[in-house]
Amino acid sequence: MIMPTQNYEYLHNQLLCWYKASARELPWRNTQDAYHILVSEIMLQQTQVSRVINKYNAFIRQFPNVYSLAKAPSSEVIRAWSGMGYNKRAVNLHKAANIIVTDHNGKVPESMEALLSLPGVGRYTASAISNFAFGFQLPVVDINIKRVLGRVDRGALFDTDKLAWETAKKYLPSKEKTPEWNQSLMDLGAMVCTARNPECESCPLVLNCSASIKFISMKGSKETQVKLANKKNTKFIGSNRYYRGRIIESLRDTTKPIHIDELGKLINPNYSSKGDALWLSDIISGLIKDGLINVQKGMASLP
DNA sequence: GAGACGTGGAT
DNA sequence: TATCCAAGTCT
Repeated sequence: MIMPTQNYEYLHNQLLCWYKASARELPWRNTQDAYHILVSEIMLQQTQVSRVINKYNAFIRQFPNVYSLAKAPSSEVIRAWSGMGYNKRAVNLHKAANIIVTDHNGKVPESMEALLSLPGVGRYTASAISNFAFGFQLPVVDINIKRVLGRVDRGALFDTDKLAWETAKKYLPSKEKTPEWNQSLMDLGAMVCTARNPECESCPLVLNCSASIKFISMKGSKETQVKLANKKNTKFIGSNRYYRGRIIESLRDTTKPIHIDELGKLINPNYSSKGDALWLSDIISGLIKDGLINVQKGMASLP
């Protein structure tokens, strides 16, 4: 069922009212510091809120401002990133801090163009900083908002990001409400309008939602599970990606450089310096290229 | 535009 | 136990 027309005012009131009562208490929501918001947004890329909270607090204690982050050695930032995954984000954030100090007088830039030029900052992150830190009236589309608005507006996931962003813009409230609006959509997606079992019964947007009838009718039946997009599932253990993680993990544990062959044995008990050297050197090359490790005379360490 | 890029909790 | 999933970005 597609909504013929949407009652935006009612919808805005419903969600913002729900948010007032149900918002998650998150540390980066208690700050106006654009640098702190930048840190949180980079950490939150493809990473659950629950796992970011503690890391964020520790990171901000260790690097309270952009200058302290910029002047720290890359290795320290990579260590602080432990447990977060996507380690290149740590390198990018460190580079971004240096660019902010060098090119922007230590202030996170406000223009979209300047934000997008920072390494690791794409459309989502730039918009999030622009809206949350500086109050510009911009939509934000993360996986939550993409799912929530897809269901509300058309009863199904968007086929393209372009359509998702256009729709998010269409649903925007007044400028002063926009930051809370974006946050509330994300909270709703994380807590109620979830990927697998949306709780339409407790959703403030049921009456506006093109998907609610379908989901509610599915509840009693065997088809409780929401049909999910088909994704390729390749084995993770044993993948390149897996071993990259093991190498970084090994190097985090020590300040002393480790010989490549020793590293091979550390990450894989069956490693043979004869047969596996090429395989390992390919992975090492990738890590060097990403700025995640240094290798000198066969000895590897964090940069 | 498809694939690479981590990690660990939830189901 | 295996698969899904997560405040995306870059090439």
